[in-house]
Amino acid sequence: MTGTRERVLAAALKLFRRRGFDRATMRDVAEEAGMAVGAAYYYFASKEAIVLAYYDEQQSQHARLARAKLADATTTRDRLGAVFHTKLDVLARDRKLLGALFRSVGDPSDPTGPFGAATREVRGSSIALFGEALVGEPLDRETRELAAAALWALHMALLLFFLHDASPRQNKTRRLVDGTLDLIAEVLPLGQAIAPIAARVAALLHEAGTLG
Amino acid sequence: MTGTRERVLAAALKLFRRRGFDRATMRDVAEEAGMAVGAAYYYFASKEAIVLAYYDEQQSQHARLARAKLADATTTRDRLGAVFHTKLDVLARDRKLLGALFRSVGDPSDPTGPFGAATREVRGSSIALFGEALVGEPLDRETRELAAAALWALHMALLLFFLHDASPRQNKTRRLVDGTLDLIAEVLPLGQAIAPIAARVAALLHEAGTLG
DNA sequence: CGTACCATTTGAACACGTTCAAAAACGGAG
DNA sequence: CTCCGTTTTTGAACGTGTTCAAATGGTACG
Repeated sequence: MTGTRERVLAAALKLFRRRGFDRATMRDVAEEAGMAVGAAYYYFASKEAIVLAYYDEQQSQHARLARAKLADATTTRDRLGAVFHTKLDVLARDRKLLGALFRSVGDPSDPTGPFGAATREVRGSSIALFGEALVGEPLDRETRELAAAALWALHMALLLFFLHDASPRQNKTRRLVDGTLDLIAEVLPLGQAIAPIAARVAALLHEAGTLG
Repeated sequence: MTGTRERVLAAALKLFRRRGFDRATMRDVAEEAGMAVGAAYYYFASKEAIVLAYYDEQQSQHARLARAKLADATTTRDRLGAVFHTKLDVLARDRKLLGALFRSVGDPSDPTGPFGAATREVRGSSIALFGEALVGEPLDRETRELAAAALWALHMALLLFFLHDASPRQNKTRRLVDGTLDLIAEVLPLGQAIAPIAARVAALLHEAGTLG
């Protein structure tokens, strides 16, 4: 009783993971799923759209895993670590897929990119998740949202590093994440001392954010 | 007496600028240059390789323009402004081309990406240029190089913003650049006060840098 | 001039993502 | 069961980037 759509998605992910996005053709995917190419296109507008479906799924998994760990974390540092590291856990097997998502990052006319319209909802969920890591910080709503968006942007940059990271099990990325979060955690409690600079950063982010 | 290679490059850039990278086909390019498709491929390994040639050219222009302005700038803030803004000046007409460069950013196996092997030389020149903006700062060689690389990374992020920026003449990006540089310029002279944090950032960047 | 050799150019052919008219399968009404 | 409209599936065909064997052009040497 599993639908055709699910068969396509499963076959595609299987081949994408094994061979990479480019080297698995839509004809291969259709054959693996036991149907003609046209049938796959009946359910997915494009090859890239299949990756978007994965993107959705991945986000749900990340939210689930992250919240489980967030419940046990007490410090902001631990909370940030939970959200960042579970993300890497979820994506660990799928670095080849991740690359396909970045492909349209530089094309404003393509809604499919990480900043595009087609990914708005997932992006919003992801940003919100980073916001949950900040529940312990005394921030007003607007500042919290800005900070969450900034953490999301940071995590995107780290993902870029992640998928270029050839070290075993991407240990370099893990250490980089920890180092970065340690730094953030140390700067945060400085509070009023860094308030003027924080305000400047916030103002910049705010104006920049009005782009999308 | 202009060679075939130049004719291809000129025709390609003309069409890429007018129609965008995707909507100009290699057949169009060859026709515009007055030859068969195969001839174009004799000089450029791929469509994307044409953009890399542009990337080279653009870097030379940027270096020339930036150095002209650097000569007149006295403060670090002005020097940074010179390097960042001349970059945008050079690319102002070519945002559509810029997007093609980002296409392979997420594919570690593609030497053609912004972090790839094929662009190492241009990337090095560009980083060095950002280093020249720091001549007024009392930094040892290693720290200067790290800072230059960090500025380069910042400029890449700003370019991403730039090519998504739909505001007239990309004024939003201009303001964002100025705001960011003001902030950097204000933080820099704090000197010893921020030394511990600066060292932490430097250590992170250093470890991260050993990736490529 | 003729011949051998290399650089250049040609255009048909290939593999790919994608489209679409037609065929098949389905499901409710009579 | 038959009919008819809808949903789903098929596979040939299109446009694209790219390849490559063959044709062409040029140059040095006898």
